[in-house]
Amino acid sequence: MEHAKEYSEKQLHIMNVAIDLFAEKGFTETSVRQIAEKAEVNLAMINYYFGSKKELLESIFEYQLANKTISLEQIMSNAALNPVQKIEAYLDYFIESAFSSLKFNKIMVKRTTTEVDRESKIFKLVVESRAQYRSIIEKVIVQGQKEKLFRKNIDIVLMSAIFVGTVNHVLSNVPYYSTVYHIEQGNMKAYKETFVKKLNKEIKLIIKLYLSIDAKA
Amino acid sequence: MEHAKEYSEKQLHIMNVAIDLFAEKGFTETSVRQIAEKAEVNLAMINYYFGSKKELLESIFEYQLANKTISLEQIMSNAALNPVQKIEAYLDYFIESAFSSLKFNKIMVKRTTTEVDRESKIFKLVVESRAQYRSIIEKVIVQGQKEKLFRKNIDIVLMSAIFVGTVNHVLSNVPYYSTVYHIEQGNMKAYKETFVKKLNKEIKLIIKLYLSIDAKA
Amino acid sequence: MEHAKEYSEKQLHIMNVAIDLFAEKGFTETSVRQIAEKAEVNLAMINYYFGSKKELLESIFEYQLANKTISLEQIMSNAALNPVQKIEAYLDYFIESAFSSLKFNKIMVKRTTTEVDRESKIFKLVVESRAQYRSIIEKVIVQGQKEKLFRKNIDIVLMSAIFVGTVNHVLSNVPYYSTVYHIEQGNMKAYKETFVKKLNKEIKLIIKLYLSIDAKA
Amino acid sequence: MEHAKEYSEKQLHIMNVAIDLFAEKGFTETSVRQIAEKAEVNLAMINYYFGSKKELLESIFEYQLANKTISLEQIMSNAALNPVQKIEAYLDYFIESAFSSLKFNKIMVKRTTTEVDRESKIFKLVVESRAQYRSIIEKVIVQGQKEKLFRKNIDIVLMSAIFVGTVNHVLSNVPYYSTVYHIEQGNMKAYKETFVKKLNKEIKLIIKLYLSIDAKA
DNA sequence: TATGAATGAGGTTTCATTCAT
DNA sequence: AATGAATGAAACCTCATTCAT
Repeated sequence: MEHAKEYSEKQLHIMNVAIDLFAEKGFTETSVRQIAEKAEVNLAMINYYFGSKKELLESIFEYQLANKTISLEQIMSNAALNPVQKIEAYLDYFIESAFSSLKFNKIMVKRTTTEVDRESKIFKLVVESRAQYRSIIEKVIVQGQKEKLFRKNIDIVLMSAIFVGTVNHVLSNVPYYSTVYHIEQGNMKAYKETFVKKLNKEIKLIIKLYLSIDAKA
Repeated sequence: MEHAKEYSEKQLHIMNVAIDLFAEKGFTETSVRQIAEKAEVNLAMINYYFGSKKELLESIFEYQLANKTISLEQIMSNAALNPVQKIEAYLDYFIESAFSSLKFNKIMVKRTTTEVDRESKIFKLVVESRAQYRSIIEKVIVQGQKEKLFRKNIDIVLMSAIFVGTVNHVLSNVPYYSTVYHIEQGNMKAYKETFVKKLNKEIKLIIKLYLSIDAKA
Repeated sequence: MEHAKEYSEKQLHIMNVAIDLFAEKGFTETSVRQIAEKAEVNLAMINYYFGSKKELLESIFEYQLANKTISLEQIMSNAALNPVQKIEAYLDYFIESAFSSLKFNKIMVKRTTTEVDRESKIFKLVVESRAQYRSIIEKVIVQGQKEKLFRKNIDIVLMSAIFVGTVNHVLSNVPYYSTVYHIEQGNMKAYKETFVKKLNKEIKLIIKLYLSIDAKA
Repeated sequence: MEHAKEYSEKQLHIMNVAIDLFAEKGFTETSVRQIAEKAEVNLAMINYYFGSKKELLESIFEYQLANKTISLEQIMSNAALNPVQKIEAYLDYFIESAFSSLKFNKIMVKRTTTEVDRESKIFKLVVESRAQYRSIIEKVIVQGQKEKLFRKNIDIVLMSAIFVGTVNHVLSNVPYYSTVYHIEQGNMKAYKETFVKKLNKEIKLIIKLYLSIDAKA
């Protein structure tokens, strides 16, 4: 793995401002000028630091995706947990992590929908990141299968698609679900307390049902 | 409901070309000139027909979302089907319909992620469309609960989020899942045969497990 | 040969304004905005017409070089002239033609000095144009050799280099030679009357000496 | 004459790198950043050393043109040579000198074509340099005329224009003449051996013919 | 209905130069 | 002497839209 790039306070500030704007308005719809103004930074500095608007986005992906899996791996290596508990911990981590970087998550959803070029840096970063996630859960499932807790013939990609798709959907459509659930617009705390909490519970339930021995019966 | 607008052959042609381009490159990334060129239509005519680029997009949503639920409602009113079968028919329809209008679906995923203004026409159209879908499944579930086939306390919004999120995710990330499954790029038939078919089966399984009496046990 | 492109009055006007500016300040040093302002044309029109600044330059070359050789060929086909007179007519034409399109000529000198990419459109256009000129004079020289008026072993490329180099040099360094000859700055008529006229006479003399039988003696 | 400025190794290095780039791409097309990078020097140092990009160019001219005529003067003062031999030595020197500083020569051709302001430092430097060259050859020609080797009424400026124009043309259009003569791109040795050598011979021949008594006959 | 021309705003990027250390 | 950061201006180009016919 490459050595993680180091960023100055100012650079990180620019990246965070960019995340906000990209999440809110979209990549193309956000101008570099807007980022500069909101970050209170000279326009030319952004190109000076990142090279181009596109490279700024790539830096954001690189930075956000780096080391995401490391702390997860630590959680999973906790010997005290049995496979079922590990699955629960995994889902807790996944949802919490997506929620805490909500805006970047939204950008990622948009981008993976647009990024069609398999050779693009972003496509590769996302593929790699997801592969890391998959390999972690795979180990747990194999262990659970050995212990006869989980059934055979589990398609991990598809199973991942279910919770990745669901969680991303819910976190990318806050205005929509706020409307449906009559949650005050922009009140993320309430959103989390009511909807995300419920989501967490139900997704766990579903995944456990899905893995359980009798699923096919 | 408003009376559905009538469109000429030419207008429909423009809309279809626009769907292709919007799906492939995104709304902002597609220029009106590109649409005009690909549709072999004079540039100025597009504004003449639709008023503006944004209104063209709105027309597309209006047209694509209109009458979607009607045929579904017919399926569901089939008295010969029991609630479980109805749920299966519903999911079949949902997946098939999303797959057959794959490109519009992709646009919709992108847009609902971007469209933040609750007063925007597109936001309202999507909210309304989803509400119709929900009301249809709600009836089935209530019926299933009466017949003690389904458990109590089912959150339909969340349940919908699960399959809407999953299906949209899978259909909006064709390049990604093609890569993961080693499906030839652009071979949609193979994609459907291998991945979407499996998805259909598993989603049904999951939803049925989720609705079943013992889910909470 | 390709069919010559047709240009509207307005397009020709833009091209002429561009020639003036490119000759005076250079290609890179001239901004499209300056051209637009001097031509009293909307900035975007220039890209609308020509595609880009570079393509504008290419159009200028294409237009200026087209049909240049045709009228020369007519002069040379005049049966009444003997080879020596044809050489003189050739040189008259060459100098007069370079002088009458003085500014374009200057651009061409600059560009051929810069244009290093053998695959560039402009490089190819100039190579082709010069080849046409050469083929015309070659015929005359061969004829003169048959008639024992000119010596054998004449390198046409090098001979061309002599008058092309000299004429271009003189016409591209008007300020310099005006200074040396104390000709009023910008008085092109005087420049032509005194310096170019003399150049014409001497170049003819030199070329004739160079071609003559005794040259090597 | 001003006392020649002294330059450090580092400054000379920068100037040489700048010559390469200016010759290859042009003055405006070369950025100070590129010079800094290629010279492996801090960007700000270039302004620190030379004041500005333009002054860097002026320094190059100053340095390159200084003392050029001195060694020529020494050659010409060789009492053993007769006027005809001196003309030959002059031309040898001129061509050799232009060839050995090929890149600066190319810059000079470009610049004298662009530099229109008679008050500019570069314009003045070039005028002065050329005047020195002229004064040297003038003496030889006057001597030759006294010895009845050369004809009367020789326009030295025009005669200079012929070989300056020709030599500069040939040396500034290497890609073009390489193409015409099928010389491998960038093979300067071959270029010199075949084309420049021939040019040397023919130019001498021409100038001698031009100066000879019978020229007007 | 249809079209080629036209417009003004705004996009990203690059540049030469200077500042602060 | 040397440097990395910073700056403001200006470059080219593209866009959605409208005008005139």
